[in-house]
Formats: sequence, C-alpha cells, structure tokens
Amino acid sequence: MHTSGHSQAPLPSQAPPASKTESILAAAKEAFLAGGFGAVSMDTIAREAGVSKATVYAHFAGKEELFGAVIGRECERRFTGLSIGELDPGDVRASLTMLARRFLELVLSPDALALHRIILAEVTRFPVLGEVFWRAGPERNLSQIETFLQSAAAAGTLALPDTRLAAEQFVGLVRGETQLRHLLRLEGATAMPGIDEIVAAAVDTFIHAFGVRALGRR
Amino acid sequence: MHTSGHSQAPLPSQAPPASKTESILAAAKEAFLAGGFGAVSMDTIAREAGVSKATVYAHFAGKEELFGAVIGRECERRFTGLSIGELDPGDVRASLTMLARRFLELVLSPDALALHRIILAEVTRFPVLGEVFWRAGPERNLSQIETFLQSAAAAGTLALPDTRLAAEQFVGLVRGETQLRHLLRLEGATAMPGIDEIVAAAVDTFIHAFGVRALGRR
DNA sequence: GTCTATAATTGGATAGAC
DNA sequence: GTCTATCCAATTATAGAC
Repeated sequence: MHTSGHSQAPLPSQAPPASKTESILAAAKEAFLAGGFGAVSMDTIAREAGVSKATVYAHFAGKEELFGAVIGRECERRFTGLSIGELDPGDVRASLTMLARRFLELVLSPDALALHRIILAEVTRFPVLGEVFWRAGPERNLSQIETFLQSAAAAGTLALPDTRLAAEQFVGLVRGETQLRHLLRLEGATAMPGIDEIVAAAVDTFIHAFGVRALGRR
Repeated sequence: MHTSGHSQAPLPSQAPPASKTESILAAAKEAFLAGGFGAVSMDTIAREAGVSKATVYAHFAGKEELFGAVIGRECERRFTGLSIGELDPGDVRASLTMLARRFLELVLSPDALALHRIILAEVTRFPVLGEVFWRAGPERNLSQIETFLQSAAAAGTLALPDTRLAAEQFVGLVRGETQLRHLLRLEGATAMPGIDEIVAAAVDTFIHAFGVRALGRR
C-alpha cells in the first residue's frame, strides 16, 4: 500500500507532483466549500490530500489558520484578470450588457455560490473574512462598473447624477432575486429565466432610467 | 442552588412561567442564530434554557429536529401581519416608497440578517430550509409588490410589460449592495447611506424607467 | 518533513432514579 | 416529565520513531 521504502523516488506516476502544501490547500478548499467550517474534520482533509494529519499540522498551525488561508486565497483568485479596457463608452447597451453578463455568470458559478455561503456563515466567528471578501469581490466589481459609468457620463451617453449610487443600482437590477434562488438551491433555479433574458431586461431598465433621449428606445 | 426539594412549588419568582418547550426553543433560537448549527452544543442550549439536557431530548428527538423547529418557526414569524391594502395605485411614489422602506427595514434587522446567514450556511445539509425560507419571505414579498404593480399598471400610472420581472427589479434596485454590507458586518455599514436616501433613489430610478410621462420628473 | 499511534477534550445521546 | 451521571463516538492536536 506504500509507494516507496528505499528512497524518495520522484516518479510522477499520474498525480501532479504538486507540493504537499498545495495538496493540502486543494483538499481543504474542496472540503470547506462543500461543507463549511464545522462539518469538516482535519482527518478528512488529510485523507483527501493524501498526507497524514501530522503533516497538515506541520504546514498550518491549526484548523482555523488553514481555513483562513483557503478562504483568503479563494477571495483573491476570484476577481483576477478582469479588465474593462474593451468597453466602448459610445455603445452603452453593449457595454452594460457585457458588464452585467460577466457579473451574473460570476456570482452564479458554483464556486462563487459556495464561497458566498461559507463566508456569510463564518463571518461572525472570523470577522476579518467580511472585509477580505468585500474588497476582493463586490468592491472591485462596483469600482469597475463605476469607472465605465463615469466615462459614459463624460461622453454624454448617460445622465447620471451619482455614478457610485448608479453602479449599485445597476448591480442590484441585474441580480434581482436570481442569486438568492441559486444560493437557496431552489429546484429549477437554473432553468427559470435565462441569464440572457435577465441581463437584457436589466440593461433595458437602466437605459430607460438614465439614458439620453436617443437611447431610450430600443 | 436548588429551588425546591419537597414539592414542585410553582413560584413565578421573576422569569415568566413559560413552558419548558418555549424556554428550550427560545434558548435554541438565540444560540443558533448567533453561532450557527455546528458551533452550538446541546449542553449550551440546555444550560441557557435552564433545564437539563435530558429534558431537551424529551421534547425534541435530536439536535437536527430542534434546529429545524427553530428555523421553521422564525421563517413563519417574519412576514406576518403585513397587509398592503393601504396602498394607493394613484400615488405611485408614495406607495413604492412605503414598499421599499418596509422591505429594507425588514432585511436589515439583526434577526433577519442572522436568519439569512444561517439558512444559507445550512441549506446544503438541510435542503428543505431553502424552500421554507423562500416561500415565507422573498416569495411573499415579491407577490405583494407584484400585486401593487398590477394595480398601478391597470390604473395607467405605470407602464409595465412584465409585472413579475418588474417586481424583481424593484427589489434588486432597493437592495443594491446594502444588504450584503450588513451581512458581511462591514464597519460603518449602518452609517454609510441612510435607508431614506437609498429608498428615495431606488423609487426615483424605478419611476424614471417605468413611469408614465406625468410622473417621470420629480 | 513525514508517518503511526495516541492523548485529551468535546459533544450527541441515553439509563435509571424520582 | 425531569434530573444526575454516564456512555460512546468523533475530533483537535501532539509525541516519538524514521
């Protein structure tokens, strides 16, 4: 049942020769995101990572530190590589549609839903998680949307008295109760209204409210 | 330290002579809403309720049943006694303001935030909670809003192609990221923008998007 | 660093007296 | 129905060999 007894043969049979730390973090991520903090044991994590429990404690001081490392990592990994340079302030509808679609696809992804659930669940015990998540996700998203709205306002294609407020309203308009239905795992939540329809309707409403005359009609 | 040794003297010293069942449910509610399912022990609940652990098990089959009873009870207790008969389809702004204000005050209340957190946390382990919560809260709220929107559309004060969709957009518009900031317990979340400002802005945007000509300007 | 084996504590649930 | 005292399983964390 053992792989070697004479030397540390680095034979990469099939599993990637990732470091033990990476194996532990990967196993912990999957377990925590699936079951939360309390429902997961260090034994499970060690077994899934293919190491002994003592090894886990050699890399992380305890369960709480491991949990914090996993969550902080996931928060950072979420909103990376998302640039908005390709947006055209002249084509408001296309730009808003892209922003809305990207937002909705992100928050409805299984990993994001699981992360959302677990952070809300543990923010009382680990208050720092709230700040970490907010800064890594919603705050960055709002900033990007507001940046576009400012350029559109400057270009005269949108009439916005308060771009920060408008960005929040846009996010809320797109989200509606869709994210909540998915967070609650309601049956048929994935089939109810398609992402395309929700996005199109939200963009339409936003443009009706803030678009200049020429854009108000589609 | 004991109250009696010779007979069950029913002296109501100070604590209300509520039934043991009520004491247990009250203690369990406070503990579960504060710490979630995993972080609370039956010992704690029994101690806070002022009874022995065996008594808890005499009233509830186990921890999971007690948890389900507490959560189901809270879900039902939330949206009771809320009628919308006093809304005037002719005064759209006043009616929407009242609906929005009621919604926001409800979802930002400490109990509602705690309930929201714990249900999302445990919906994976107890899938029925998602359905129970949705039906008791968001679904009823959407229905009430849609009912008003239909009357307003019939009165010709709002131009709505899809009242159900419009109701969802209205809820999202009011919520924005405010509820999330409170769920994450971000410092200063309570002071950021006041409820009145958020409500007024959301109603304004909604009327700009869907109001008939005479109502479009404020 | 990594493993096996184990210590030490906690927590869900129950037995039996009253 | 209620209590005290206890059982038993699971869990976090560590000791000691290699």
